[in-house]
Amino acid sequence: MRRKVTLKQIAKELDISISTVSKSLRDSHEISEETRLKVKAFAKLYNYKPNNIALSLKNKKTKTIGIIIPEIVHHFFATVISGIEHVANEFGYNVIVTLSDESFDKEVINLEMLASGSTDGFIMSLSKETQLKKDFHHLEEVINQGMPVVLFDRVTNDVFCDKVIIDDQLAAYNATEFFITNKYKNIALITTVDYVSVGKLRTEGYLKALSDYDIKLDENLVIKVEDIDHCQKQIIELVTNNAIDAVFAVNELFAVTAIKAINKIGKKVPDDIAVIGFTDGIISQFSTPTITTVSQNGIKMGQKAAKMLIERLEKEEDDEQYTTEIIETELIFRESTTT
Amino acid sequence: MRRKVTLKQIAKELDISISTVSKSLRDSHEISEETRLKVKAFAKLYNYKPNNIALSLKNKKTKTIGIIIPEIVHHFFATVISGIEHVANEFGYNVIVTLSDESFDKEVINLEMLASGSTDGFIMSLSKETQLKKDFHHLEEVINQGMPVVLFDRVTNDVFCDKVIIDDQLAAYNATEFFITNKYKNIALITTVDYVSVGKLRTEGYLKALSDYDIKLDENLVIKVEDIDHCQKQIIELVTNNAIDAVFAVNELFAVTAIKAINKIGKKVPDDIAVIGFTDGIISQFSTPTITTVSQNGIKMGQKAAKMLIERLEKEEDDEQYTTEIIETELIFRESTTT
DNA sequence: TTACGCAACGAAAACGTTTTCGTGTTGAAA
DNA sequence: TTTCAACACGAAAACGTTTTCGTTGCGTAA
Repeated sequence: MRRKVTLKQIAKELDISISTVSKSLRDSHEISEETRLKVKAFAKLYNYKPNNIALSLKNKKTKTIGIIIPEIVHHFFATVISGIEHVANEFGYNVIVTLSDESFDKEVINLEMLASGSTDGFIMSLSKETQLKKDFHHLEEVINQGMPVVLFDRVTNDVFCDKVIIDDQLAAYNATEFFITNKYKNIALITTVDYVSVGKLRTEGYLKALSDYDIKLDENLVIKVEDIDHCQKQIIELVTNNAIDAVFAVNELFAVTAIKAINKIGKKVPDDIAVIGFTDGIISQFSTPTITTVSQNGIKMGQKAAKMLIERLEKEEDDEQYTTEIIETELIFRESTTT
Repeated sequence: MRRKVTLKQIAKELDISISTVSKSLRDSHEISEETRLKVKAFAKLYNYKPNNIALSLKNKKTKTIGIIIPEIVHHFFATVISGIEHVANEFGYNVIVTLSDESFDKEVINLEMLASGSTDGFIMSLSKETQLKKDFHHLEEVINQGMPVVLFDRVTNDVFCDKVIIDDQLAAYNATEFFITNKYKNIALITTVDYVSVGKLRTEGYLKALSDYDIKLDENLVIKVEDIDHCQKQIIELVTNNAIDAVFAVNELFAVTAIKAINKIGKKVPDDIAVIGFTDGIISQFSTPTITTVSQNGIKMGQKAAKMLIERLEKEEDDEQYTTEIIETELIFRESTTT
């Protein structure tokens, strides 16, 4: 077993000082060509690579980005990580990923863990519990210590930092408007409970569209799902008890569950009831029928978030000008709607 | 902005030595209770947290696991990461994720990057290109340096290390056998090119089942897909030109594409043609019809891989006994088959 | 008084780098 | 011969810890 070789070992072996070795490898003009070449040859032979940890300690830079997200087994979050990772890599950064599992405590623990020197900054999406508690002390703490944070998707107005989001409200408005202008009259909404920030915004977009087109809200057509794993019953009741001709769902799962429920009661998508979902993930692309959806480009969000973070990391003076970037969404038309 | 506080600063502030501060915080009996309490109070007030980087350098342990996978936007890999992350967290480790994008070069670069001090060990799944080139020097290099590596799913016999896999051949055998014993006669196989290790093994399982049941192989019923993004044409040809009554696909995408192709030519799944896929992901669960599939528990694979790696990291003497763990698979019956 | 033991603390090394600031040797100019 | 610059290199600090090994000062036993 050939252990990793250090400057000290090379120095000893060649009977020169550590400084000389270091300078040789960094092509310092202080060192004679003879010595330089000798050291380089030796280093190459023993496959010398500078120790990242030592460099981090010296430079007070880890070249590492911390990602904290609610979960990873989720197409959207996976795409965001992908976007972040590629940009990070391009700029010589690594990413270290931790999961909050939608828990406030885990979010805090992971944040503090990584904030103790492991990363230069953070890219995060808030856990449900954090959004519910509205407790952001942990974020303020790290920001106060000078570590940049970029929030994406599930953000909050209560903390000042860079953010990257989509215009959830507008996207939902557009989807609802599409239904309205295509003569759909009874448009149901399947959404989340209000403390989920994006769910709330999408609900607002739906309501605003109805209001703008002078359509009276029928409360029976709106259901707010608490437990995503047991939404089926609620959705089946919705489609059976109401004469609806369109469904807007705030995520893929709700959309596909609605389609299955509609099939179950003997109606057809899109002929009897049209469906639009949110997030262009695997389900929307491969379910039968494929689902018309609001695309929410996770890759782009990740890329943008990474760029914003790195830009802030690489300029020394910290300006307090935070920006909120909005990623474009679009309606992707598929088989679950007709035009 | 309150920068992070160090031992040195506390020492200066309290006019005592760094050693005393350190010892106080670690509850050394060498220090008087008075001093200890004073230091602890001060440290708490200023929210002192030991710097991970400094600890890593001193202890020569990073408490970090490197994960290198071909891609992350892929349900199976996401579940594996999830499994790894949770076990890692439980044992006080962080995970740092990099993607090879199926490229040999990126795999090598990322590996070398992380091997330079950033992580204590690796959990990897090989890129396609690496499997094609059969070049594993980079792996041997890090293993030789004393860094443990655990390979999962896409592994190779050419490198000696711990591995965690499923019995791809057996799983494919069982799926094929299910078709055979249920009177299906013309069973098609949609698989990958042979250099993808798991694809090859699954193909072998299919062939073995046919052979064991004295069914002659019809070469026309086997297609090997090179480019996963353009498999559609090939698959449509398969189902139109052959009188098949069953399809075994070595992944979800092939399975769902087959179903769509079958629908397109006016036949029904499962009544006219039954379909079994591989990997119990989102597609299998939510497509219409839902797809009978070989479950490949990514969470468990990740957990097991993490446990194996950590166990090896935590015991000092390195034994050379490598083990290959096999995760159980099972057929999950859904709507794409009848019994 | 001397010796000794103990309690409480500090100095310094070590982990692996980079970089600043010497320092000694050479050769050439004055 | 003296002086000085250029050259080539080394010593040491610094990053933030932990830990070993002193080193005090004091009380107590001989």
